[in-house]
Amino acid sequence: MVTDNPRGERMPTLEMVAARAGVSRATVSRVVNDSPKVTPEVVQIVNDAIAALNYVPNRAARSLASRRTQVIALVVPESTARLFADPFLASIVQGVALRLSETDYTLNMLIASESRPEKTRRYLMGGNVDGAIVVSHHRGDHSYAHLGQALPIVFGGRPLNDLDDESYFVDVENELGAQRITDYLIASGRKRIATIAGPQDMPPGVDRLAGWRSAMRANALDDSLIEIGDFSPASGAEAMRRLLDRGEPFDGLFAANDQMAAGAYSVIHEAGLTIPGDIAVGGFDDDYYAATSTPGLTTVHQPSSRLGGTMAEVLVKLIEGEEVERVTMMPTELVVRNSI
Amino acid sequence: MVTDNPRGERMPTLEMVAARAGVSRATVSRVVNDSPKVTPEVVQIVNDAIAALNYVPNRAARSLASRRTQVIALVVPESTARLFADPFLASIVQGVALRLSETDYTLNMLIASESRPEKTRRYLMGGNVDGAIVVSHHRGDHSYAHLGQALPIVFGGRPLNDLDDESYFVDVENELGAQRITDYLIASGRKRIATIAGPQDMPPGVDRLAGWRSAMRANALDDSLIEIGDFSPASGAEAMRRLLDRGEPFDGLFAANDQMAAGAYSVIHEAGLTIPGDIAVGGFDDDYYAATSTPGLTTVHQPSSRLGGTMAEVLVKLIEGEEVERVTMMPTELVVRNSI
DNA sequence: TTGAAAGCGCTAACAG
DNA sequence: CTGTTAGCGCTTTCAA
Repeated sequence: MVTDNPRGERMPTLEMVAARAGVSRATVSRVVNDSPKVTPEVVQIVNDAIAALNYVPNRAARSLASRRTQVIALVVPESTARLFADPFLASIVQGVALRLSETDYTLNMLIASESRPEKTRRYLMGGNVDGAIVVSHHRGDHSYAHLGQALPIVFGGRPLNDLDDESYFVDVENELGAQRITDYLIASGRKRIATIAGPQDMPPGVDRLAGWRSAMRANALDDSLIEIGDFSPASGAEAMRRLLDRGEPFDGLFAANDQMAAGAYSVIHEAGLTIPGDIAVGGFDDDYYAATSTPGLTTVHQPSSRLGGTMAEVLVKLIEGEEVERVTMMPTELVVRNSI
Repeated sequence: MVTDNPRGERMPTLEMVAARAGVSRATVSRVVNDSPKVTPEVVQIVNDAIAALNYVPNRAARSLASRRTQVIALVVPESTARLFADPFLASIVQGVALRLSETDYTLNMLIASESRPEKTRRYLMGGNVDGAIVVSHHRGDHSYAHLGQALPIVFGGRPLNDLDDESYFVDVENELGAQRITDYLIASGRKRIATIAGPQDMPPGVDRLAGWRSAMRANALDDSLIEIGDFSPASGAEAMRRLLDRGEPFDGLFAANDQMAAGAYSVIHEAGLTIPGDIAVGGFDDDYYAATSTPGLTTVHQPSSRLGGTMAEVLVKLIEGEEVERVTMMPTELVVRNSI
């Protein structure tokens, strides 16, 4: 007895197409897979039959026979996923999905439970996917790096530990971007510029601070006004308070991301100071907040959606055996609004 | 000749487990699928063999044989996906993914190209998934409704056209939420309350306006101060300007979403008015902006992540043949900050 | 309770 | 260029 699918319907099979077209199943398979060695007329006949029957190849069967799944996993660590709708992450996912929708690959989004890491590991290694994209919120977490030998993997962001030179990753030019906006602050005439840096155990935190510092030093300006936050608005606010409490006057601020800039904004306003009059503020990310704040935040645009798209692209090449650079850097762009 | 997988490795098969455990493949299959009729000892032996070999069942083979895929599609219309990192959508996706990660279903996220709708349709109907979740940014777009007869589908948001009483959907209590925050504005002593409504061709736009209106009428207040926006910050700013230009004074405002409230904020500030001193402002969504704005926006919390989780839950029940209500409403919650 | 056997729908040598 | 022939790894009757 043949079991029908859950909806009780039979789907047309390749065999039925073959029968209708009067050719062998192999030929139909060739047509479906765009094999070059099939006569145009036959292609035509087969395609007609396919259209008539409304035939759709069965992925499972295809995958079983070809030993390829045409599935790409997008791995998001649970802690990352729980972050309250992180816009950066969302854009990346969007970029991956959009790019992949143009290919024959299917996107399998999976949340990596941190309490049961083997579950994810097994899934990835169980032959269920052709490759994986791993994104972890800014963390440079390459804990899946060791799987890279067995499965093509592309990471978002450079690894935290630079010794890891085996994994493929796509990153943003954090340092250069930070340097550029700091230069812009300087060009606007500011001389005393503070920074609210990100966590120093996250690559973007480190790199953006480095960018600020190198711009300051290149212009022989004091680079001691540093406070650290954790990329959250609240931490930005606190860092801003500490900065003001130092009692050393300053007229410029570079926040390592827009959310911290948002926190700083509120403290600056509370203190009765104006932006950019008293303090010019620069951010990083160009997220949702940057555009809606008052005054609009001058910031560094991070191509998060393109970042996702590029990760997808790199992975597909990797899967298909093409040559790819281990490191792909995405350029940033200065977005001038009204805060500097 | 046998072709190996892309990485050139052989994965352990059920057959190998059977051999090692000294039982038949059928028995191993039963153990893997928790069949009740297997002797505990045998289960033990088989599980040991599975562990020893690090066996992971092959999804494709399983799906081919059982005619079930264990895959759920999350369909996002392209136009929705392109929205600049919509935080609402992101939370929903997150909720779906988190909920599904606890089940044996796998999440297949797919962008529905609007230029080639058949591609998505064929994919869904091609036996590639066991069910689908369709989210479209606020639109109540049930254009896949007709597929509902052939494939279990759950929609996010009620349909635009109420005649559609065949599809399953999960929605938020928009009207009640709007009514509640309007009541709160009234309770704060405001008498002249305007609203910036959402598009009247989107269910949430309609429902939130209705909620505002019913609260106003119940309190015998004038409900004529209405301007329409499109849920974007810019449209909120424009609507606010039109409201001010009317010359009719008002001391309260309900914006149908936080983004429009954000736009209104900037116009209010530009006009030299204070919040909540001159105008108290209420929003809807409790998105990222609401928490970071100055003053913090009092708004209606939308359980977007739980919404996603619930959609996943409903779909799984539907797939597994359990009874489910066609309509599931999620409650909202008033979040009090400093704008009222 | 367990095993044997027959596919699920497709791809991929190999022949012709 | 096309057809024949084996499977891919698993589930599922049916018999034992």
